Amino acid sequence: MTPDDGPAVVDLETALAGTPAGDKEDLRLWLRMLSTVNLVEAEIRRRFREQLGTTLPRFDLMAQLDREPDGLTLGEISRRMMVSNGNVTGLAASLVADGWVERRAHATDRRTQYLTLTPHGRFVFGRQSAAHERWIAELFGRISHRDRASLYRLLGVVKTRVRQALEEEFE
Amino acid sequence: MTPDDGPAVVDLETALAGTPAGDKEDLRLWLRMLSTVNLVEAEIRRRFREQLGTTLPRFDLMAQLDREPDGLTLGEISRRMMVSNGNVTGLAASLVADGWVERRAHATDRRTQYLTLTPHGRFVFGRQSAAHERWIAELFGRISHRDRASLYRLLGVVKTRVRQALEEEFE
DNA sequence: CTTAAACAGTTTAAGCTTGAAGTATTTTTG
DNA sequence: CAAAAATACTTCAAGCTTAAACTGTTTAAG
Repeated sequence: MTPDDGPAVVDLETALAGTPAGDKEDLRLWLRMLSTVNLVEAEIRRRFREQLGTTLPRFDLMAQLDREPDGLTLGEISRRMMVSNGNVTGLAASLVADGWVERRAHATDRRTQYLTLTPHGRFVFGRQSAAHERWIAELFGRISHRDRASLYRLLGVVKTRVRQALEEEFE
Repeated sequence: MTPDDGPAVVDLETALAGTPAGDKEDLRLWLRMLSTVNLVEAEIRRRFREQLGTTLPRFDLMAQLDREPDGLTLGEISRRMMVSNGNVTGLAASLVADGWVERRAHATDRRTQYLTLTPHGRFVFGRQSAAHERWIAELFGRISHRDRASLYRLLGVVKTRVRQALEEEFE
């Protein structure tokens, strides 16, 4: 990765090579984003497995349920987690097998079922959640308040822009 | 997600609840980072599959080989991609099966083998690489040069901090 | 030299994830 | 009301990924 060359050079490259300005910089940004997230994610996954006997996706599902004491349907969980229905089916089965999650029938719609945390699941999730927050703080904690706030804002900008680009794709 | 409350409030919370300052903000930052990357990555994976008949990890492996015309050992690829040896074994097998990658014996060490792109693999990778760069530019391209540069720098800060934290874990 | 250790790569079992196809149920439409 | 469409969920095949155990080869130690 070469350092940022600045706009003047980029424009010169554009004129000479016909490459739209910023493509290479966008790529560099993306690769750095990806590798940073992968670095953190790999460590978090490792700790979930070794220290808590669970996995990140199972934790994510339980986090959804923890926020909704009345329970959620599999479909709603699928939408909120942005994963496929089949994925939720499998994760739910493994959590039910562990006694951390329960299935409950819908009152009138026999296709639908609600998932809720069991009391034990709620207790276990509390500990997992606290550990998770501690881990992230440990890994990120030496970032200044100012940098953290800027980064948070800029990621918001990126997310919005990406969503726009994805919407335009279907027009 | 609530808006940032600022340092004063955070310190007050710390005093009252015993939670180290910034834990919650770190968590929010991490979740935003993760969801942003997942959003982009899912789209890129989809396009690799639908438009190019390959996958992101296969592309990543070929990108390593494209940079090293003399070839790389499986172990070196594993280190550079930061994935397990067994993973590289499988990806390499599928790329060899497609005729995009070749295995070559080491001159003296019979344990070792080099991987290189075949001529056809090099051609195919060129097109894939151009498409990939275009896609990222399309998704990221409306971000201002200024924001892009800030984000790149801040991610560098995070990456450095995370690496430091991971090193300290083993002391 | 011989043995032990290190190294390169493979295999395996387990879990995650997806898209596509399939089942059962409910809702909509004519 | 009957047929068609939509919905909720499950199953399946395929691919990615890992950790751990394993094979074969080379290097280091004694």
